[in-house]
Amino acid sequence: MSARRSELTRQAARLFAEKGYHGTSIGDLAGAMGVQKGSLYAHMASKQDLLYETMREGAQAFHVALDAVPDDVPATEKIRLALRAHLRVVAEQLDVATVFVREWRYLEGERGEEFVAERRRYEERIRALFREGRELGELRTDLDEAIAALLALSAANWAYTWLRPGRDTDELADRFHALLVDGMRGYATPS
Amino acid sequence: MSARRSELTRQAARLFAEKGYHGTSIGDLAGAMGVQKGSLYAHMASKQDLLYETMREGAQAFHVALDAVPDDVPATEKIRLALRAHLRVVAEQLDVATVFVREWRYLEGERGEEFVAERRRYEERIRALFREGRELGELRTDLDEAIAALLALSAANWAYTWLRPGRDTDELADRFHALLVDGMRGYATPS
DNA sequence: CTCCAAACCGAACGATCGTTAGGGTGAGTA
DNA sequence: TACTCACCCTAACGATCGTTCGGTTTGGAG
Repeated sequence: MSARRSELTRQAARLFAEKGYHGTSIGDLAGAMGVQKGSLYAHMASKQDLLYETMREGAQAFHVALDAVPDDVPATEKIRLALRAHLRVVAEQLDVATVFVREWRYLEGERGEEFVAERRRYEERIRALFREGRELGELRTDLDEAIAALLALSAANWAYTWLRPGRDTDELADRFHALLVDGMRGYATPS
Repeated sequence: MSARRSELTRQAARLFAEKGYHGTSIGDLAGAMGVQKGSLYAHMASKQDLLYETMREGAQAFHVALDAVPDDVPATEKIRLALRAHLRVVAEQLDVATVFVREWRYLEGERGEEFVAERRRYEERIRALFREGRELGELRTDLDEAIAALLALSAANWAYTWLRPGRDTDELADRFHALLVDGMRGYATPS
């Protein structure tokens, strides 16, 4: 992929995140590239393609980050690292993550279904961590893994609205993790 | 407000939630009303007004629901009831809540700032509950109320993506609450 | 010097956008 | 019967939308 093309993808993610997919015109894109709008079609086939590509980029980033969580640690530790991984992707690729979470629904046809499948797969990977934690006795035996994963994923998916790069993202993830695991009441196990 | 006008507001919330503000045309709205698009301007001044009105409706619903939380109960109980109140608004007015959370940023001019102020006020009310819980000794003394509120609000704000009316919303809210307060590890206080 | 390929221009396409204006309908009221 | 008022239609407005296309510029390879 040419340098010009990847620059276009970057600008598209930025503008889609800022003004929304339907709120961003080809003219806006062209302006950001310093070019007449017709010229963009040398690099892309359609506006939809830019959205699709951003979605793919986001999906890959989240999966790759999750892949880096080691297998041979306790489940609660995996959950902590998974939270870190997710928030780091959001912080480092804020535009892509924003489009991934908020603008995906404007994907047309089977690309929309592809996204849904992709996200379901990611959510299932997260759910498995909580299930493992319960089955291995690290988490309470009456834990509903679906509810637990939903709570964690809610925090993760909402992060794009408030996370700002530059802050200590890892520490934030750890605080979320501590809250989720030990609760707010204060009967945490001494560490 | 005439019956026709409030029907228009309802349809607008529905379509904005389904297809997004910029993805919904006046023609779409007219079609949903069974009317030519020019006819809509007998009931409204502009498309923006419909978005604004939906936002106001959402803001009021959330605040009113929170007002119903009694003063004379423990803070953790207030938090439980606040979660119930929030999720109930989302479930019962899913379209309005969706627009409120996802489409507000297309409000132009000072109406956008008005929304931000409104939401900040709501978030502060939630934060106060966690602060109260810590200061009264119900929650751990080292609790960061900002982080705790952020976690709870993330779950609440993300709910529009998965909550479906008809299920037992109150029970879901209680499960979230139990998870937040007692954690997942399993050292909950016996009830 | 020639040639190629990438990149861009400039003009235009048909479609659709949000909005306006003027006239028409039918039910209710005096 | 005369009048009002809410409601709707039809037609059109200028603007902007995403996209197409033939021609031009540019820099490096042969």
